[in-house]
This record gives sequence, structure tokens and C-alpha cells, in this order.
Amino acid sequence: MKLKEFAKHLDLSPTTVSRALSGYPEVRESTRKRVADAAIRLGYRPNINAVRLVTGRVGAIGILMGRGREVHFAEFLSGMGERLGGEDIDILVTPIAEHDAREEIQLYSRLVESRRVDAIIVNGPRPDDERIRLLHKLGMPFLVHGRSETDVPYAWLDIDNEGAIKRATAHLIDLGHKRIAMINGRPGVTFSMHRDKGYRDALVERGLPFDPRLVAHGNFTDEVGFRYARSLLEQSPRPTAFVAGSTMTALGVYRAARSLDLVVGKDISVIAHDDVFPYLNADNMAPSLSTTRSSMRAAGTRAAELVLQLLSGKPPMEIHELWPVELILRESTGPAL
Amino acid sequence: MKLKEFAKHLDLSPTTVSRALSGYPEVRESTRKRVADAAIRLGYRPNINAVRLVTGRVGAIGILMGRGREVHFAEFLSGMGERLGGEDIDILVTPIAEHDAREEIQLYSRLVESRRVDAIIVNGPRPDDERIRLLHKLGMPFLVHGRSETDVPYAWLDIDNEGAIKRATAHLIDLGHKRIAMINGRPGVTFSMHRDKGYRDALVERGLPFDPRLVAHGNFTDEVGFRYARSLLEQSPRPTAFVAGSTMTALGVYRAARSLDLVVGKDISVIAHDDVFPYLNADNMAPSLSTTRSSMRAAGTRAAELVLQLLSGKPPMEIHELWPVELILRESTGPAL
DNA sequence: CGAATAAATTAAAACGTTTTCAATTTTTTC
DNA sequence: GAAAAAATTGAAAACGTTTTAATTTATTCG
Repeated sequence: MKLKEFAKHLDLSPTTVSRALSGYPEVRESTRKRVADAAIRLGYRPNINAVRLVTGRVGAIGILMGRGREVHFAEFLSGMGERLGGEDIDILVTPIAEHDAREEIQLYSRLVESRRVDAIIVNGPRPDDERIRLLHKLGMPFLVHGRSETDVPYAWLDIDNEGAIKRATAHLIDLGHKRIAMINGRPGVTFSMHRDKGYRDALVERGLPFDPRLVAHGNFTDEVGFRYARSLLEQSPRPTAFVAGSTMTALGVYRAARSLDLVVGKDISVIAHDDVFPYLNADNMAPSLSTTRSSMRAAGTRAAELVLQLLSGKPPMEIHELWPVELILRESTGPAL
Repeated sequence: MKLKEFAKHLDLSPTTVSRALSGYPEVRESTRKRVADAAIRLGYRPNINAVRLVTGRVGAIGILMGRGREVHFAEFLSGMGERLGGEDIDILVTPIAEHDAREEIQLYSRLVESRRVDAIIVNGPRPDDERIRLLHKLGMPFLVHGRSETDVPYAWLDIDNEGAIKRATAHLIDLGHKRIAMINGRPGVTFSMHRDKGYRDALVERGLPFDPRLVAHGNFTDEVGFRYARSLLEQSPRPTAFVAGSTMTALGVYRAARSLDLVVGKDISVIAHDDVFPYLNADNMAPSLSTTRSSMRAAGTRAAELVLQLLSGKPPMEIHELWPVELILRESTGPAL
């Protein structure tokens, strides 16, 4: 059913019907009601492509899904959905093979230039990020999940990675740990660097030396956690505490400890950052895992909200949000032996 | 830059330019080249909304993301991306709060009626699935990931859950296990039922009784695995083997065993279905986990391919694909004590 | 009551392509 | 070298809305 026939049914002009449905003020209340009812009864829906052509709006937010962080991505997406539920705005996901930075830039260009989306969410930003420069240059509204030092104005939402890890590390030091290992995220990404800094600052502030051999970088997988923890624990003297990038990594650290007959919470302490995944609960781990916690899902919800603000004209520079991170102590941390 | 100006630049009609760019045969090769070059040089791209309006095609595949299976979903999506890379087809993700079946149907209707997508992928089908009936009725091309008994023709791609679990269970029986527990997926979903059947058939075929108290259903989480395994292991006599729905569930089973000082691979055996997640490797678990394996990512890639076939006119009834599942034995399975 | 104003409605012009049908140009054939 | 056939190009009509500008209808006020 098209607008024209639908309007004829109602004995109204397409104009009025269109306005009634999109809630413009200049249509009489009784008319609006009549139109709305009929639309439901007759199942009329505007052709979305026609609407998009004429309004120039697409009704979609774009987001690239890189490989290696699918879990985080899914949670974030799910959070976005929570906010976007009633909004008639879609989420356009472009999967991408992370390795190729050039391909990535091309995909962004395509997304922008073919006008497939109204706004873009950038995740995993780097200190100097070409994507941010590109989007700024092309005038596409975008929100960065995380932060960058790229010298253009941009909207962002981030958690206080530096503060969180600093606090976690300081806590371990206060427990008497002297050799504290850090299994961080991918190198080169801002949030990893923030975490590195937090770690380092805590050491320096309390007069401990910084030993680069105690710091590792990699994806947030069980495997990476295991491999690094294992090799670190075989050193002598071995670290007595670990700061891990994710609960997944912590899983690997636990496994490495077990494989060497070390008891977590006693022989070694572990704190990990927890993005709060419904299927892997820090409370449920054995022993329960001390964490710095910030919900990825909540970030997604908020990010969607901020993008909507961006789209309704709020200047990017006014959208800067830094979330504090909780430190939750459970059984995996204890005094150094 | 619009088609009109762009055409004027080239001293050609919009018609010819349009044809040249979309690769129609009736344009001279030299002209096509000239147009293509100029398009790149001047940065001309057709306005996608105009194209969509006139062609009636959207260039997007829709998929709903339910809660509780985000991990699987993300892998599947990532696989789709692999196939859709060069295709200029987007993936439209609509997150949804799983609980509400009515909401779900509404979202499908919206997706179809507002013509937001050219095809839809349905996941987590149930034996009698209203979504499938709806999509069929509305004439929207769709592919089911999994199977259903809904009485309409539809295209599907599924793995042989029944055969896989039957083989796994039979293997455990052959090892001498008599009380084998099964921690399956959500109840009411076809694949869970197929797995139940495989489990049951294996028992019956080898003359073991079926005890419903040994079967549990729930989401694929560490927590569900732990809770059920723990409570099952506290029964007497306790099960000596577990068939688990996912590696995540197996993690919970491992934990439950450890909490009761039971050794996996010795005191109890565990086989789980492995959808192959990059961040949780069955080989890396301790002990390494025996699995029935089928890559979710590969399924996504293939699903994308099948949808493309559907869109190019292949009849749904000719698209039925059942994948065999490997059984990989590792350290978590051993003879019954 | 009639003019002035406000509210509600409509006709027609976008929006930027693709595609049908017709016209033109080029190539082939005899 | 003209007629016929084939190849290439172009004009104009869709596609289904929203929005601008104009018109009609209702209300207010002196």
C-alpha cells in the first residue's frame, strides 16, 4: 500500500497523511487519530527508501566489527540495542579483518561516502588515529568509544582505565607484592597505553622499579593469558601478582597457576578488568576474581544515547564522558607471601 | 556531486553514465573506462537512497540479535562478513530482549514491512516457529540457521546436532559410563531437542535407561554449567560423565568438579559441543576438552553465501544444508572408574 | 458582522537515481 | 555507396515519500 492510495482511502491528501504520521503539529488532533488508526488497520508503512531519499537521513548508525574482540563487541551492541529499541534507528555492522589498516580506512570511506549511515561509532581508537581524522574531514558525525590524541574535535565516551589499573596495582603493592606482572590488551591502542600508565604510575608512586619484562600485550583470550602467565611464572624470582586485561585473560592465568600447582589468592594474586559478560562471572570463578569493573553493555547503551544527541545537533566537543571504574575485591587477591 | 553534474562533466547523459557504472553491456568499452576513471577522480558515488528507491533493493541482510547468545552471534556475524566483504551488502543488526516473543514478531514485521532489508536470517528456530510462518507469508526471502518443523517451505543451514551428540554419548557409553548427564541448551529450541534426541537414542540403542533427572536445559554459560554439574554431582549415585552444550558450559562443569575434588578425565568425563571461539580453545583447557566441533564462523560465511543465492532467485526448497560434526577426543574423556 | 488572524489542508515541486523506449550513430552487408 | 543491422546514446518517466508555498476553513476581535 502506498501513500497515495492510503490517503485516498482516508479522503485526505498525501501531505496531510504524511504529516499526521510523522507527528507534525499543524494537523488537527482528530485527523491525526483517524490516520494513525487507519495506518494500523490497513497496515500502511512509508517506504523507507523514499523517506530516506527525501529526508537525506538514513536512520542507521554504523559500527565496524574487528576480529579478536567479538565478545566485547557483542555486549556493546546489545547495549546499544537497549537504547535504540523504540527509535526506528538501525545498527549497521560491517565486519572487518582487523589486520589490514588500509582496508579499514576504505570501509570507513565507503560507509561515509555512500551515505549508508547517519553516524559512526569508532572503537579501539589509537593515540594517532587516521579514522578519526577521516571522519572529521568528511563531516560525518561520530562517537569514539575510548580516547585518542588525534588533533581534531571529537565526541567520546571512555572509562577511566588509567585510574582503575593504578588503583588495582596500588592495592596489590599495599598487600606487599613487589613483583607484579601486567597482561595488557593489544599494543598501540589507547586504552592499553592508559592502563600501562596506570600500572607504571602506581609502581613509581610507591617506589617500586618498573620492569618491562613483567609487561605483556595481546588479545583478550584465555590462551594469551595462559601463555604469558606460564612463562612469567617460570622466571625466577617469579611475580607474585598479576594484573590482567580481562576476565578471559584471568582464566588463562588461573590455568597457568594451576598447572604449576600454585594457588590463586594465596601463592599468587590476580586482579583483572571485568567488562561484565553474562556468560563469565567473576564471582563464579574459583577462586572468585577480584576485578576492576565497568559494564560494556552499559557503555553501549550510553554510546547510543550520545550518538542520538550528536545527531540532534549537540556539538561533539560537548560530548566527553569519562566513567569511573569500581574496584571489587574478592578471593583472588591476598597478601604477598 | 550528483549524477547530473557528473554526467555534464563527461559530456554524456545521466543514462549512459549510470549504465557505465553499473556494468551494463550496451555501453562502449572506451566510454565505460572514461566514466569509471572520472568517477574515481571526481569522487562521484551514486546516492544510495536514490538507488534503493528506484531499484527496490536495499542492499542489506537483516539479523536479530537475541540476548544470551551474544558470543555465538558475534562469531556468526564475523563469518558473514567474510563472505559479504566485496558485495556492497550490509548487515543490519536489530538487538532484542529475548524474553518477549511478541516483541520479536513485531520487530520482524517492522523489518519486513518497512523494507529495511532484502533478506533475513532467522536463528534459534523452534519446532513451531511463528517467525518462519510470518516471513513466508510476507514473502520476505529468509534463511533459517537451524531447522524447524513449521509447515512452510524455507531455506536452511544446520549442523547435525542429533548425530553429533549421539556419537558423543555412544562414545561415553563405550567407555563404560552408565550415568551420563546432559547439560543442553535452552529448552524449546529445535537444536536442543535434536541434541536431546541424539542423547536419548544413544542410550536406548545401547540398552541404558533414560533418566530425565540427568538432563538439564539452560543458556550456554559458565554459571549454568557450574550449577547443574554441582547439583548433579552431589546426587548419589553421581553421574560419571557429562555431555555439555558448549565450551562455556564445560568450563562450569570443570569448576564444579574441582570444587568437589574430582578430576576431570579421571573421576568424571566431559564432552562438550564446541562452536570454535577464538578466545576459548578446547585444546587449551586443563585438561584439554573432548568436543563435537563445528565452526560458528564458517556457518556464518556459508549462510551469507546461501542468502546471496536466495536473492539471486534460487528457490528456498533447494537450499537445505546439513553439516556433519567432528568428534575430537582429548583428555577430558576416559574410561569409567 | 466582517476583517484579520490562526489553523488545517492541499497541489506541486523536490530528492537522485534507474530504466523504458526511442533516437541516433556506427558498423556490416551486398 | 546505400540499405540494413547492430551498437551506442539519450529524453523522459518512474520510484514513494517529504516539504514549500499556496489555499481553504475556522476562529477571534473590534
